[in-house]
Amino acid sequence: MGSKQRREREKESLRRDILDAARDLFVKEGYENVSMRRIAEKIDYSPTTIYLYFEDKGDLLFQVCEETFSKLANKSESLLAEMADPVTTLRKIERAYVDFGLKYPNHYKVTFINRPELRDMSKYYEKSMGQKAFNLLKECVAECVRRKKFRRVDVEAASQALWASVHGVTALLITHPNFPWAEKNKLIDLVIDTMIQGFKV
Amino acid sequence: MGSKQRREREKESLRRDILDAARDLFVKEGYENVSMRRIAEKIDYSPTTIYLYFEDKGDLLFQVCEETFSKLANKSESLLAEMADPVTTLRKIERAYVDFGLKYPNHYKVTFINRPELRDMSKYYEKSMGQKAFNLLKECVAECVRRKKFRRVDVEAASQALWASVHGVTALLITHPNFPWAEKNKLIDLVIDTMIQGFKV
DNA sequence: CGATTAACTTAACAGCGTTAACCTGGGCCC
DNA sequence: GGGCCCAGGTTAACGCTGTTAAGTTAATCG
Repeated sequence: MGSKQRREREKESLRRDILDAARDLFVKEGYENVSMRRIAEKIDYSPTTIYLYFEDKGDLLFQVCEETFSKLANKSESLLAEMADPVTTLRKIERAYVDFGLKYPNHYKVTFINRPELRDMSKYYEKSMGQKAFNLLKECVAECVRRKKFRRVDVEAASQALWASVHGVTALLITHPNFPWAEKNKLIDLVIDTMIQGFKV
Repeated sequence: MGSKQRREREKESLRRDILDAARDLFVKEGYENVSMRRIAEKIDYSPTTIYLYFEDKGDLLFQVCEETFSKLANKSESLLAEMADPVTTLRKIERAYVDFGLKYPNHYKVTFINRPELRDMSKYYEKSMGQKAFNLLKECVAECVRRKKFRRVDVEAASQALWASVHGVTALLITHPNFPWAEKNKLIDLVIDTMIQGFKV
C-alpha cells in the first residue's frame, strides 16, 4: 500500500535536489564551469544518476531556467494586473526585465545569451516562461496603441523591437562588465525611455 | 645573411595559416565546436605548435576577431567620411553594424555575445577594433547633437544606448533564429528608427 | 666540427558529457 | 515462502577537450 506513492515522492524529491544543486552551482559559477560530476558530488550521488532524471546537461539547464523565469513572468503579470497608465506599466515591465537579468545573470545568460543551441527550440517557444513574459509585454504594447498613447505601429514588431533593446542593454551589461559604462541605472532607463519616446504619437 | 629574415617571414606565414584555418573553422562551425586539434590538422601541424604562436584558444580567437572587426571599423569610417546629414549617417552606421553581425554571426558571437570571459579585458577595450567602431558611432552622435538634430543628451550614454539596442536585435536574431520574428529588415529598421526618433529634438 | 638553440612533435594529464554493463534490494506472483 | 523481476542506483569506460612537459631534429654560429 501507499509504498508506490512513497517511491513516487522520493523520486520527486531527488529530482528537486538535483534541480536545486544545479541551480545553485549554475548561478554561482555559470553553466560552462559546472560539470555533471560536480552537481552529483554536491548531492552525494553518482554522476550517471542525473541522467535518470534529465535527458542531458542542456535539459537540466532548461528546467532550472524555466523555474527561475516563471518569477519574471509572475512579476510582469502582476504589473499588468494593476495597470493604470499603460505606458508607465510598459516602462515597469521593461525595467523589471532588465533587473531580473542583472539579478540572475547566469540564468539570463543560458536562456537568452549563450543558448547552447537547444535543438529546434521552435516547439519550446510556445510554452516557455520566457515566451510568456514576452506575451505579457506584447499585451501591454497593444494597450498603449489601443489607448492611443503610441502611434499605430505593428504591435508584434514593436514588441519585438522593445524586447530587442532591453535585451541588448541587459546582455551587454552582463557580458561586458568591465566596459566603461555610463551609470547603470541611467543607461537602462535611457534605453527604455528613448524607445518609448520613439513610439509615442 | 637574409636567412634570419627568411625565417622571420616563414614564421609570419605560419602564423597567418593558423589564423586563416582558425577563422575558417570558427566561422563555419562556431568557436566551441572547433578544437585546437582540428585547427592543427587542417594546416598539417601538431596541436601544440599553435601554442608557439598564440597564448591559448581564447587568444587565437581574439586575434581572428580583431581582423574581422577591422572591416566593420573601416566601413563605419568611410560612412562617416562621406557624411552629409549626420542622422542619416548614424542610421547607416547602425545598419552596417547589424548587417555585419548577421554576415559574420560566429565572429559576432564570440566577440560580443558569448565572450568566453577573456580575462580583465579592460585593457583590450582601449585598442580593440570593436571599441574603434563604437567610437565612430559616438562621433556621429556628437555631430547629431552639435547640429541640433538630437536634443541635448549625454553623448556617451546615448551612444551606449544606441549600441545596446542594435546589439540587442543583432544578438537575438543570431541566437534565436527559430523565433517567429517579424520580417527581419523591418524589425532592424524599426529598432534603429525608433531609437533615433526618441532622441530627436 | 661541436655546441647551442629555435621549431616542432610525442606523450601525457586532468578533466569533460555520456553510455553500457552491472549490481542490489524490495515487491509481486505462484 | 521462494523465485523472479525490475526500478534505481553504481562502476567502468569511451572518446573527446585544452594544455603542458619532455623529447627530437635541423639549422646556425663560434
